[in-house]
This record gives sequence, structure tokens and C-alpha cells, in this order.
Amino acid sequence: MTVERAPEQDLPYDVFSKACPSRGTLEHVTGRWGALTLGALHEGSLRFNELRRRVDGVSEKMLSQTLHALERDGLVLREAQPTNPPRVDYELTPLGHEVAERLLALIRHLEGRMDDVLAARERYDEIRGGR
Amino acid sequence: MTVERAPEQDLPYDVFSKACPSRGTLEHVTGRWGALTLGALHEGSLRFNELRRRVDGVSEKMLSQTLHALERDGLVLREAQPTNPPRVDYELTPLGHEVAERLLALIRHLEGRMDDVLAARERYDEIRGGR
DNA sequence: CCGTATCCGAGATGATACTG
DNA sequence: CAGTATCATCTCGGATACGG
Repeated sequence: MTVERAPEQDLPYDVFSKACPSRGTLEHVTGRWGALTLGALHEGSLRFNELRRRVDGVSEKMLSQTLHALERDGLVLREAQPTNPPRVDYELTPLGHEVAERLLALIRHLEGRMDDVLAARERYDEIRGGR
Repeated sequence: MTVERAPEQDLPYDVFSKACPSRGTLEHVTGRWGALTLGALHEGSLRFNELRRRVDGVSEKMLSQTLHALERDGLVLREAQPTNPPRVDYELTPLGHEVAERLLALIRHLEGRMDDVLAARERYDEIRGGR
């Protein structure tokens, strides 16, 4: 199949270029933990340890690191309350929600088609797997 | 903001679970090179070296590896013609196109909002950067 | 509760050379 | 052209310990 190539728009940011900063942000968003963190926060604000439980398997270190990167990119808002014990809530910014929606559309679609993916893998492994 | 949590559907695949195979596929799709490869192929079929030029910065090895993973997941079709010199075309399967569309929606949205992201970074670094 | 600091191994990545 | 093989490197990520 050949899809009509969209007329070249000269967008200022092109993720296909090595040097474009959008590539870095895409990696934060789609990275192993970034995607799951955004997905979790799209449902509502969560505290650090709630988030950790929701994103099954993430370590404290990686969650902390992921949150910092997303906060720096303006996708996540960190709200610390000066209480004791400390309470910190994380939530998405409006931009974060826009991004998370598109990410979740991808994730849900993939989840819905996993049977096909798994079937494709079996076929592939049957033919090439023995090698 | 708190969004109403969607009623728990018991989907068979939940990417938030550590053990779910959908998480692995999500990583193939959104990985550093997987996302760009799918994005490039959504416009039409490409040969190996065409792809390599389009996905700026990818090495032969990583492109090869990425293509194998996507082919195995049933997202990419590899068509080799037994000519000399060899000619191999890569294209997306229907499922691959579905996934790529959602991925491109994310990418384009991000590209369109990079000014906001960059501005957020400057604000963040001004406050916390010195530390 | 909410993190940061440090160490260390595994896997990702890149450069180069080589094959059909 | 279309890859594979090998090796060096380097970052990611987990475990642990510690601090506010």
C-alpha cells in the first residue's frame, strides 16, 4: 500500500531530524516509564506512592526521575504541601492531558489487538524461530 | 483536577501490569527507533537504506533489529525480491497503519506544542537549574 | 511519607568490518 | 543493496542505604 505523502509543511520541529528537541520530548513521553506515568495520571492526581503502585514494577529512582523529566517538559505539575508527614500530589497540566489522551488512544488500541500481535509472533517464530 | 475513573473493564491485557505482554509491544512501538520507523513507513513502503536516511541517526544494526521486532509483532511486512542486487521493501500491515496513525497523532501534537515545552523547560531550569 | 545518593550489572547502542 | 558479526561504550535501571 502507498499512502499519499502529505504536502511538505515546513513545521519548525521535525522529530525525524536527529537534532530536533522534539525527539527528546517524545522519548520522555513514550519512554518505558513516561508513558505509563502519563497514563496513570490522566485519570486524576496521585501521590508518589500511589503512582508507584499503579505503575507496576517501577522503582523509586526511575519514578522520581521520570516525574522530573515530565515536570520539566511542562506535562506534569508537582504540588507539595508543607505538612508533616509531607504530602505531594502529581497531576497533569492541560498539555499533559492532551498528550496523555493520544498516548492512551495508542495504548488501548494496542491492548485491544494483542491477540493479533501474539498470533503474529507465533507465526513468525514457527518459521524463523528455529534458526 | 480529578477525572472520573473509568469503570473497570476487565480487558484481558493491561499494560500497567508488569507481566502483561502488551507492555513489551508498547515498548517496541514507542521505543527510540520503533516510533520513528513506524512513522516513516506510514507514508508508504521504503527500502532499507531509504528508511535509514529518513530516520536520521539510526545505525544499520538498530534499524535491522527494530524492523525484526516490528515484523515479529505483525506491524511490518518485509518483501524481499530475489534479484541482484537484492531489493527489499518494508511496509506496514493494516494493524501497523492503525498503530502508526495513533503514534503520528501523538508526534504531530507534540511537534506543534514544542514551543510550550521549551518555554516550560526554561522556567524550570531558571528556578531549579542552578541547583 | 517523599524522596536523594551511590554502586553496579545488564542491556542498548554505535563503530567497524565483513558476507551474499 | 541489504544486511550480519564483533567489540567497545555507555546509559538505563534495580538494589540498597540514607536524609528531610
